[in-house]
Amino acid sequence: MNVMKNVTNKSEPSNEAFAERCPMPDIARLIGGKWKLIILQVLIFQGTKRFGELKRDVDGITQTMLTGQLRALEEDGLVTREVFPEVPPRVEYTATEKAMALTKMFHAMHDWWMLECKK
Amino acid sequence: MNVMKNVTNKSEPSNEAFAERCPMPDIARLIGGKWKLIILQVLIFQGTKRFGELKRDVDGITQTMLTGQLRALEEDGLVTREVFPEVPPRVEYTATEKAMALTKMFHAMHDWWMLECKK
DNA sequence: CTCTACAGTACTAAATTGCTACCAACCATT
DNA sequence: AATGGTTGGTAGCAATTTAGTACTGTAGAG
Repeated sequence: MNVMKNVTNKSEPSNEAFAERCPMPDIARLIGGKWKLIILQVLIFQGTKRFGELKRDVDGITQTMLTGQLRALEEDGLVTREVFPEVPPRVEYTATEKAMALTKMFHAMHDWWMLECKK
Repeated sequence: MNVMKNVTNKSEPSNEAFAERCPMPDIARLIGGKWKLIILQVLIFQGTKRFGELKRDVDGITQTMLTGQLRALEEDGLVTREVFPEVPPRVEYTATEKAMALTKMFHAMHDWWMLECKK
């Protein structure tokens, strides 16, 4: 058993190595879930937002979820959270450099959607 | 309000339009969830696999989940399912062209991981 | 004195995901 | 003939995530 399989895809020199070194579970922990990509997309492409704006932009999300997801993203260094000691309270969220580096991935996703799903 | 934000990213002409036309919720329905990206990664970069192989490759997944996710992927045209009428049963799963088109996105993800998360 | 705006928490309900056991069908071994 | 192994899959319940609703605190407007 375990005989070499004839993988038809020739695009990469070491597909198995790629799969091995690119730990999707870890990535999924960072940007997976139902809301994180949507939140990041807004912050990355539209810049800093305060909580209420974000809630309006991310369609359908509840306060509970938004708070929770933002805290998780903050903990993973993908967004920064700035609290202004005002009344009514103001809290601004900004995508970090680490998050901005996801831009290419978003574009790849976008291109895929346009080419493969819109047709 | 709504003053032009200084988004440092200059790669695209209209970031807001991008966000608008790239419906993450729809994309998330197709490739979101805890397992789909992992399953697709295996099928895309390692080629056709049968059920048991997939279960071994996708670390930690249960039969129930694997069956369900594969059925969902099949329904969305991302994998094909071929049943061989043998005993013991053999069922093979293959990434479709639509799924193979995600290769670039996987590489973008991979690059991001290497640059931003491995350091 | 009441109403509004804003970010957030507490608590409950619903949806997803995970776990264990079980099935069918044939083969090889006992 | 009976037993156990193999493979893809299902059923039923437990655990975890995600969703929904109500509520808080503060200051200014009316």
